[in-house]
Amino acid sequence: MVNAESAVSKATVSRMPAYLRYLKGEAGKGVEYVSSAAIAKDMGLSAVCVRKDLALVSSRPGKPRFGFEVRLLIEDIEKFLGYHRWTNAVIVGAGGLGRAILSYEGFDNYGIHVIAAFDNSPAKVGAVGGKPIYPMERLGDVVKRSDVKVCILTVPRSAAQEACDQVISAGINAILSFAPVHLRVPEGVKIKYEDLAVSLAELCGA
Amino acid sequence: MVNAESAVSKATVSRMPAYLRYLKGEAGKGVEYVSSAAIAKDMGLSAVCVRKDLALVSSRPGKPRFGFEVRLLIEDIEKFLGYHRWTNAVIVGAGGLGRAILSYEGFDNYGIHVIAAFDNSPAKVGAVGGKPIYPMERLGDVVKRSDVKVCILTVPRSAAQEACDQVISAGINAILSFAPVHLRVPEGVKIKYEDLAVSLAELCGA
DNA sequence: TAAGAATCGATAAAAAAATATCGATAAAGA
DNA sequence: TCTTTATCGATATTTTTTTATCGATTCTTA
Repeated sequence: MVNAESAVSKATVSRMPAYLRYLKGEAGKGVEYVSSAAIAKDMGLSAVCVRKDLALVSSRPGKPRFGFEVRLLIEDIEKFLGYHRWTNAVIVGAGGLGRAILSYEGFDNYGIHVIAAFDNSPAKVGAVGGKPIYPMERLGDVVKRSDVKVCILTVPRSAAQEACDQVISAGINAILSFAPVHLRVPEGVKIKYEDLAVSLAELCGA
Repeated sequence: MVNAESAVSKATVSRMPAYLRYLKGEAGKGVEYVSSAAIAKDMGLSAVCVRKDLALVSSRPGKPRFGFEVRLLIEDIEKFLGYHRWTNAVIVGAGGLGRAILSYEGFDNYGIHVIAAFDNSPAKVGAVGGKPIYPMERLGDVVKRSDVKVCILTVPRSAAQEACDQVISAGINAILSFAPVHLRVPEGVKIKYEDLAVSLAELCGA
């Protein structure tokens, strides 16, 4: 309630990327306007919820009888989420998953620049998809020179805590970990777990 | 409110995998008992929240002055989440990401069995990490024979909708998609998006 | 130009979730 | 044995989030 950003609920923020994905799909089909009811139906939400969410981020109100302007809404959401500011990221762990992510196509749309990968094993050093893979020793340098803010951790479970510590001491304080283990991090370091198995299990059970 | 399961809130359910990951870590270190306060501190939650969550799934109450028995709690959570029932899954799209997931180590702990991958391109057919990669034509057969319940979709963005349709017509009705596009699915089919870029962006912004 | 339909936004109500408080319990140590 | 301390579980409160309702707006069309 202190500033404008915290007035938007967490739940709303977490739905924004889904709106964005949906709206980009519609825009790609040439749709210019879309109503809250239509969005709600396609995305499995209530229309009221959609309206309330969009009202919080849209720079122009929706038009009665038409709905929201798709292109404008996309811009507003991207601005709201900060996707216009570029953030540099690196990958630590150049195994199968790390290399796959290194050549993943989707990051550029979200203001994220994956600039390189790092690995302990000299055998992995080289490049994939035009992006370099360096030995771990160079992590600190690259982080400082390129102002890297985020790390994607794709090392095996057993190496995760050690790699995590190295990443933090290199100056990174936001980590997205694919290793299915709880990592100990000092206060102030943000960590998020991307557990494929959990995602899948939720899907089965829900 | 009708049955026991729906009496547990969604928010609680969504925290369970995190508890599990944490508790397994503690168990690995030889810890036998853990208090709600300790869990809360390590995981960044409130102790009351932890107690309330655990009370809902634990078969035996926590002991005053000791806390909860780690091993028992792990069992209870796994039982609650249904990780003791095995579910068969397949991967559709055997590019870098698909192959990486095919050899991912973490699924077995969560009752998920990834049995094979499928791809349109004949060049991709073969095997990775002891698991077969079949041509798409065989998808229907395998789904029926092995009672496959879930599909992990790792095809490029442009092929996603078509692959999605094929998967559904093969009889699968739960999809975890890595393609950063909104997919149209008929009523009754569950879909979940695993957007790496979004996860990363949330981490930066939060 | 006026009636009608579809949609929005704002306010209000309901539901869900998180947090606080407090008595009860069981182990530890005097 | 008795007191102290750490911890739990239950009830109550507050906060957050979702859903419902309704008047206002604006385009369409007769």
